[in-house]
Amino acid sequence: MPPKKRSTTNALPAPATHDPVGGATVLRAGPGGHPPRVTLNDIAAFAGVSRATVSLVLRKSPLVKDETRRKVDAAMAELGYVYNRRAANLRSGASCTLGLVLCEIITPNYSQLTAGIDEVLDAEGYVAFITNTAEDANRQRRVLVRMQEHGVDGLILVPAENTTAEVLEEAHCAGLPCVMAQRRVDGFRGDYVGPDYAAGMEMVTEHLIGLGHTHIGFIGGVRRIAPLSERLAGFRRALKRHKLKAGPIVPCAVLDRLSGYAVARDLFAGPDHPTAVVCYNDIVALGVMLALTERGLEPGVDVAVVGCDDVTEAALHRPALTTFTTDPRLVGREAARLLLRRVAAPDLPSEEIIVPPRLIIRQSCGARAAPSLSHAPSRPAPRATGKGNGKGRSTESAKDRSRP
Amino acid sequence: MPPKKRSTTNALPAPATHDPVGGATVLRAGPGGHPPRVTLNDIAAFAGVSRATVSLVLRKSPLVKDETRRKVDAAMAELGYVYNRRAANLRSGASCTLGLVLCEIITPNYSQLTAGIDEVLDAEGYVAFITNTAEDANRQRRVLVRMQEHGVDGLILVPAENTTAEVLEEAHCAGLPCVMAQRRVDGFRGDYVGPDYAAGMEMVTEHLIGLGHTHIGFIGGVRRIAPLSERLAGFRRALKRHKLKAGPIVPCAVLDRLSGYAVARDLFAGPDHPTAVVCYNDIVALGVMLALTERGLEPGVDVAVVGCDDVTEAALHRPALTTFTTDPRLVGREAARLLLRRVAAPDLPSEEIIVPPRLIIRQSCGARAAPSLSHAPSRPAPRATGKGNGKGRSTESAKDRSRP
DNA sequence: GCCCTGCTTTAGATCGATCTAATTTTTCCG
DNA sequence: CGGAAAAATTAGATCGATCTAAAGCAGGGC
Repeated sequence: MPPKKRSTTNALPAPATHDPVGGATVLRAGPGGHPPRVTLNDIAAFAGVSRATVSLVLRKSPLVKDETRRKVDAAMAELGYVYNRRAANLRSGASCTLGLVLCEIITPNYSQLTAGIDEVLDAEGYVAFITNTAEDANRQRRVLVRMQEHGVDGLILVPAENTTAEVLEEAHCAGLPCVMAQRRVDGFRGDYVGPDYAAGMEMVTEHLIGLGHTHIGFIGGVRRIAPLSERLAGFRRALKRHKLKAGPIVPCAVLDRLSGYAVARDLFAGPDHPTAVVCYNDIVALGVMLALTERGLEPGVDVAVVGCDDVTEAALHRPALTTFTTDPRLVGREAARLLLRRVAAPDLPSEEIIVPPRLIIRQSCGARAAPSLSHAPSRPAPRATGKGNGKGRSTESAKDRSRP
Repeated sequence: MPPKKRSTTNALPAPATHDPVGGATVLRAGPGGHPPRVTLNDIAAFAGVSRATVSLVLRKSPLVKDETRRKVDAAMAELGYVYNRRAANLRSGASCTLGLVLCEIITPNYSQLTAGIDEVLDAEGYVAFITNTAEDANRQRRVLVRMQEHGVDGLILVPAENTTAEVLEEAHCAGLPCVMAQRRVDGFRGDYVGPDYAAGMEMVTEHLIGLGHTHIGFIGGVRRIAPLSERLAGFRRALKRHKLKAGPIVPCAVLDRLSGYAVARDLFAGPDHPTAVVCYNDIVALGVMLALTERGLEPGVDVAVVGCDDVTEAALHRPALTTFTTDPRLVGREAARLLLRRVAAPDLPSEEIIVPPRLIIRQSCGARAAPSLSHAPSRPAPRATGKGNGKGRSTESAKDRSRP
């Protein structure tokens, strides 16, 4: 069935413009059929003052007399004036515009990041361009340049795989304030905001050790991406502290449920398997649990499984997945704040903001905890600077929402 | 634990600029500490031609001699020129910029929509501003105005609840090309792209009737949002065709899992309950299934449950949820294409594009179907115009991916 | 040599705001 | 009332591109 199309007339009405000379109301056709824009000159003529005065009113200067201000405000309301920020920016520099370049747009993780960024930008009067690179280096270069052509004041970047400092410099990013989120780019001068994967991994591993496990494996992770080594470091740190040897460490080619499943099928084929596995992330962990079930092993009873990220499904799966949050929304907020600071002061030393993880104990690790219906609470806008929630543990119960 | 901050020097290097007079390389400080921008004039001076000629080269005009073109290209490469689209737009009108205003940013549905839009815009050289209104009318008005201040050529809008034509007109949207996605605004002159909820609901209801059900209820939906009546219409149409009476119809205040759960708990308390329920969407359906399990009723065996949207969890839940896709990515692509057409020709009649639903039969309806590991296949970029996939049914098996 | 044609190039106005450096108006006080 | 200081307003340059209209420069025909 082809999509239905229905047509009705859609003649966009050209707004009425006051003619400064004759005092008549006329309809002007803009270039290319675009609706004519009311400008400062129109307002000035209508209010009987100069363009400069109108500009002062716009910028809420204390220089203008109240009476004049009222006249001008009235004129703007009357003519339906819309401020032209592009023209203003051309003269004055900053554009109140940022670029958000994501390696992937559909993952909940990045939606949360985007939401956090948007929250801060909205409050500060900024707007962000968004683009997806889909992990494609060419596409990334293209959109980076395009955003600069549009005059963004800075960039928030979740770099695509294999992004190097040279790649970014070649895209003219060297002179522009840049904040990397969640993935670092070695050797590139810029700021970084991301979760503390190492600490989180250390935390979940420590938790497993506390439950008595001594034979603990690690599943998942693509070798070439930086986050893997960071996570493995945390995993090994916890083991080392307790003088334990690491069990099998099995990266996989792709980070999806299927590959976690495939790896676990092999790993748990024989009798001599680990009693607990730490997974690269929750998605992999879900695949692992499926494989366990198929092998007749009950996750959370026969084998403990833990993940990373606290995706929505982690709470909904049975058994619910023990994991730690990487709080992408908070990462987003911090990244946006940092970028705005950087835009205001480009020469200050660069920063790194590491958002502390929070352990979420559910059933898949075998610890006793009340089963819960749903998702981790999205607390009202906590700042990363908040103290005491760093090594926090929680067994949660809250609600999650969804819209049509 | 407060977030760790680490500082290193971050002096953004001011790009080297060729001084057109002395031939020396100097460092200029831009206003507000911003890096100085290389302009057409710089290129012109360096290449020994006029600004107008450089402009012609930029726009690939056939008027310039090849030799001149090469000289200019070399100069641009040498000086690291970045095109200033804002300045260009100020003169020439269109900005190659669109606004995307979403009522909610974190739902997978809207991420998919965004991805679809981005896909088309990237190919066409456009960029989109994104903002979240979080269903807040004030915030929506604010961002609508802000986007117009930035000079977008058009808007794609998933309107917040209670958005009326007056609200949009008050935000100066009347003169701007606007495409509504997924939610209509009655009385507002603009285009619409959305899924065919009515047909989808009719399809799933029809499917239940085909399985022998005669006592079918409807759960969920917020009264004041347009999509509810559309869905109910489809539900009723199928029943009417088979001369069946509708079972209980129970909207709920909020569209989350919990409220679906609560409604279903009550509905299935007594013995005289429906044998099948159609749910407003998948999220509600998941809550309903949870309630059924608690009541000792097995979803897909004792009571058939169907949803709408085909969210990721629908495939992952046990029993997997029978539902229909509303293909938000395709809706996004179609919306972007339509908006670009509208920008190019604002006076053409307005259009409505209805994306056909696809029925996905899994276990929760009680039909026999092979259990599958994961999510519906995301086929490569089908156009809504494709024929024959309208009333399509599928029992699927594929993979889903996730990235760190 | 002169004019015409076709190919290239360019000077200067323009888009809609800001910003600087006045200029004009008002206020205040001796 | 004169004149300085303070308050309010404004003309005109400017940002970096596009666009128009015209100019420069070949070569060809008379």
